[in-house]
Amino acid sequence: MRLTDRQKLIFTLVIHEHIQTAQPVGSKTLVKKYNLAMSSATVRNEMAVLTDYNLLRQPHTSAGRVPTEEGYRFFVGNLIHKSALPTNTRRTITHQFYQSRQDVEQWLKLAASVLANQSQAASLVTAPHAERAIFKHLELIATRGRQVLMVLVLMGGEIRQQFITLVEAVPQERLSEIANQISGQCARCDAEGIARMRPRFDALGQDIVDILLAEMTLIEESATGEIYLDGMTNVLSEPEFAESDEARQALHIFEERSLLENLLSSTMMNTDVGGIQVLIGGEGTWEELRQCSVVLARYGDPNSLTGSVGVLGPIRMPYDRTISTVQFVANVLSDLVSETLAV
Amino acid sequence: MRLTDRQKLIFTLVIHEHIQTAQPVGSKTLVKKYNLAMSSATVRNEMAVLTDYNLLRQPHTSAGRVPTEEGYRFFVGNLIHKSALPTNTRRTITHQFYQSRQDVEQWLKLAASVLANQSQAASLVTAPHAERAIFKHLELIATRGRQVLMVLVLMGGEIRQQFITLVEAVPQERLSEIANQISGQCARCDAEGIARMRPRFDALGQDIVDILLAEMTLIEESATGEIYLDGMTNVLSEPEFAESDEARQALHIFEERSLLENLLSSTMMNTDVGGIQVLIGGEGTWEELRQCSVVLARYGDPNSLTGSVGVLGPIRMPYDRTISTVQFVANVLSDLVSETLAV
DNA sequence: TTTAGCACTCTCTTATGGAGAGTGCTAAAA
DNA sequence: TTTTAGCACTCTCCATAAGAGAGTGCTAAA
Repeated sequence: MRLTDRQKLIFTLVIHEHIQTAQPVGSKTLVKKYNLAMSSATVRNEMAVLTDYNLLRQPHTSAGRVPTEEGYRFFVGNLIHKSALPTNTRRTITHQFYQSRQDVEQWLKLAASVLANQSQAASLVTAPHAERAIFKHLELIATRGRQVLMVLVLMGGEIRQQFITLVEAVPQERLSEIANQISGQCARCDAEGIARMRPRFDALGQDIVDILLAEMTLIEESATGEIYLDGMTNVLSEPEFAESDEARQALHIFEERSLLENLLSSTMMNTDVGGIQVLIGGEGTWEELRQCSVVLARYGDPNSLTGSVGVLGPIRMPYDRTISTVQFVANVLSDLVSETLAV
Repeated sequence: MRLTDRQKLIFTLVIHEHIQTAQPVGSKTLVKKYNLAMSSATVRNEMAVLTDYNLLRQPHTSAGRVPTEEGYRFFVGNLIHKSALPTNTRRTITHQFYQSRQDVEQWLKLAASVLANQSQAASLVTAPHAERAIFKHLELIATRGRQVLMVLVLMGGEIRQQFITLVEAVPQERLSEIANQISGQCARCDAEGIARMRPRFDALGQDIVDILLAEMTLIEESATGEIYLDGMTNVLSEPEFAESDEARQALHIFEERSLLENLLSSTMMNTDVGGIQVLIGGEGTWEELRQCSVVLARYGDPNSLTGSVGVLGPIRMPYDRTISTVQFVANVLSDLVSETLAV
């Protein structure tokens, strides 16, 4: 599909106008509003062509034109001009990050909040997660009776805590001793390596190692760690979600952790760090997202920890701006992660 | 305000019917539907009285009656008969908890999920939080260069982790040594006690103690820990939130952490563990909740850790059932907390 | 190839007229 | 004194109709 420059112009303007007004765009309006040096009839003819190409669509015979999903895809793939975020916006965002507490969780929450505010849509951010869990440090803390708090630190700073129940009460000194042994001998090992070390420990130590291994397997199997969401109410202000049924369907995906993980992992597989993935209207796969678009980026260090950041909004979304914002936030997070967390 | 038995009956039925249908309730319908042994005219007269009492309201002159907020309050305060949750529902819920991973975070998420499903409304659960932060254990883990991961464990199992940057790189052995010293000498101390111990440590140790103190103060100042939310999309299915503006207003409070904390802390001050607080229509204080009711309970052990569980839904809410559910979940959490976390 | 003109189409808004549900009041019945 | 039947009245909701407005496709002229 090859468009003339004039067709590109008209198509871009239709998208632009429709994103602003949420209404079908007519030929006359377009000519008047953008002072086009051609008549509405010409625009009409070109629109007819674009409609043939399935880039535009008429809600009904005598209405203006609306971009199709395919149209949006074509726009994002071919016509969009990536505008960098304004310098002062960039500065404000960066500032907020370096201002905040130096804590991964804070950063991720902040990233979600920034994305939600900048894009006026819903945002999602996953915690950085290593593809392979590499053990770093273990801590055992007696709480009461046979209850022990196990804190597991992975290379890269992922932390998991869990209460475990031993067969009998064990004094803190003994627990510390075991934890130190394991920490010392298994540092930088993956699950396999730890399994090999298992025989070196005494009975209690082996029990602990078993729990540790189970936990590490669990971590490796989960595609993503914690997910931070924000700005869900933003999408409620969009006219396409005025009827709460539509809104419920769209927001439902945010409450179904498994759906969300699916979406993230399946799109992340195709995206490198630094890359951007744009899902428009569910792409035929995600029934719940039929009315939505998702812009996702991957951040972190591909050799150690990566996570995703993204925005979910209506299909009628200012893609250029959203993409720049998502990309920028991803970069900021990448920097922060590699500065503080990298292996 | 003293009601005759017949007035109580009619009032209760109006509430019951309105909760089911979301429509104004007329005298004729009421007589027919509930086979009342009186004529619609009698019901009409009683309704007029109840309207005088400001328990009922007419949306317009010739419409049926709708409970006022005051009416709901009167109902919850005086007429409600607390029905225990059905045995098998209770069993199902308990089962889910003991089935799940033995982990506070899991329990809280599960609690939120159970509440949301059972009440078909939005739910909120706060992590158990001690009024006074009592130090238990400190861990320092070298990551890279001057970056150190600090893991702070409080009595009761609250865990905070934070990256800190030291003035110079310090080997892990030295870090462990300091952490052990502090853990050993400051165990069971509050912030004040730790401050008194500060001179005992060397320069590096004192730096760490300062960071530790800052963190503990922060924890003590925050009214509540993590907040888990669920079921937000449930409220979107209620007819009163069909227009997304209303829904946005209601859900907004869930995204403004500070609002939520305010709400929780100010209501929790008036509630003992085991008690229930019902906020109807924002009670004049919470503008955002004008269309909503909130049922909150406190769980945990008043001497150590407490948290809140609650449900947010439309004012037209089946209070009896919601209250039982919230209370039951609060009890389950109390049990779990006192079994595993108590000081 | 572009444009002016025109007939036509479809939605959206507004007005109109019941149908339906419910009320309050009055006077009769219990 | 309390309850009830009856009745006039009120207000919403819904379907129908008419007109305005915006836009289209087509044709013929520029």
